Amino acid sequence: MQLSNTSQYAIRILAYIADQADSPLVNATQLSQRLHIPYKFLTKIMTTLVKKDLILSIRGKEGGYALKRDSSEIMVGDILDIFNDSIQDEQCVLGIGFCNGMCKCALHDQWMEPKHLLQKMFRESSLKDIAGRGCKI
Amino acid sequence: MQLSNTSQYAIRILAYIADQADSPLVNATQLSQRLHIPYKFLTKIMTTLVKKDLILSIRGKEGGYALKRDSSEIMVGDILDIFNDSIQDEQCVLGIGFCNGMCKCALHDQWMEPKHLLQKMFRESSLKDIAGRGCKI
DNA sequence: TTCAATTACTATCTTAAGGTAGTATTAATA
DNA sequence: TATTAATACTACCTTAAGATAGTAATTGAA
Ligand code: SF4
Ligand code: SF4
Repeated sequence: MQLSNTSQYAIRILAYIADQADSPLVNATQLSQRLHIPYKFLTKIMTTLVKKDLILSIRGKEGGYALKRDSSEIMVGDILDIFNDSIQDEQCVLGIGFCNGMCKCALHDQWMEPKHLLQKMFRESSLKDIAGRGCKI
Repeated sequence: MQLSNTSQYAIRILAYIADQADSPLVNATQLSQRLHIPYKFLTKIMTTLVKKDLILSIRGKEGGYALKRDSSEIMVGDILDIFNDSIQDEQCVLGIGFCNGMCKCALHDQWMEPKHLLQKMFRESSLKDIAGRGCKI
């Protein structure tokens, strides 16, 4: 009952970059050191984020990374989607989920409310909302 | 954002046994076949449940498994606890969770409500609640 | 007392996530 | 143009969950 390591890293990376809005580019070495994420693993994640159009990368000397959109327009849900960590509408709490509406266990209806709250939270929270409070995650 | 395979299996196994209250013992072969859980993996899980005192086992011919307590007294949360799949009070949505109360991201407070709903649901739902509706999970 | 049916134990294999290593490519600047 | 600092690519290693295999221990019944 937890996000993958990779998703957690991605969120922290993006939040960090969002928070550095003054400095145009942030490089992998800095991200790795400040966020304590293994350098090589971090660059792998960055490449994914570049391909998914969340991050702009500049290669070569003086290069680095920047957000491709405004931090208020990148939602936590967008990040979770990339790493297959978001909550699907049909997803069963237990992960079993081949029960139909006709025949549901006692958890089925109880799961609706927290599920919708979580989906809404992920869908409506932007990087701007989780960064920029002076302390890093 | 999902329970482990093992937890899912354990819940389904226990719910199945709860549903067979008429037949005193259920054996591993039957459980494996009816629930489509690999036999050897299932017996490994059963041994854990026996050690954790949720299941009573009888070895030898005519042996099998039975619930050790009434199905209304075994909670889903008890099962999740065994396989380290329950939601801890201090657990952060993102799994990051080294932020203190002084300095919280926008998700921190929003997570409280769904978290409490889920914890309550797991704590208060028994095997009896999820089994015995005529259809198996 | 032997056999067959059952659970328990120990060791190993497989898979996917997480992580590492080395090299290629790119681009600013001396 | 050569150097250097950066990202990108490809391949591999590690770890833990998931799954399998073989054998031992237990027990009811022929
Ligand atoms: S009825 Fe229960 S097990 Fe089936 S999909 Fe709904 S929550 Fe999951
Ligand atoms: S502030 Fe945000 S990142 Fe930190 S523990 Fe709370 S929810 Fe998690």
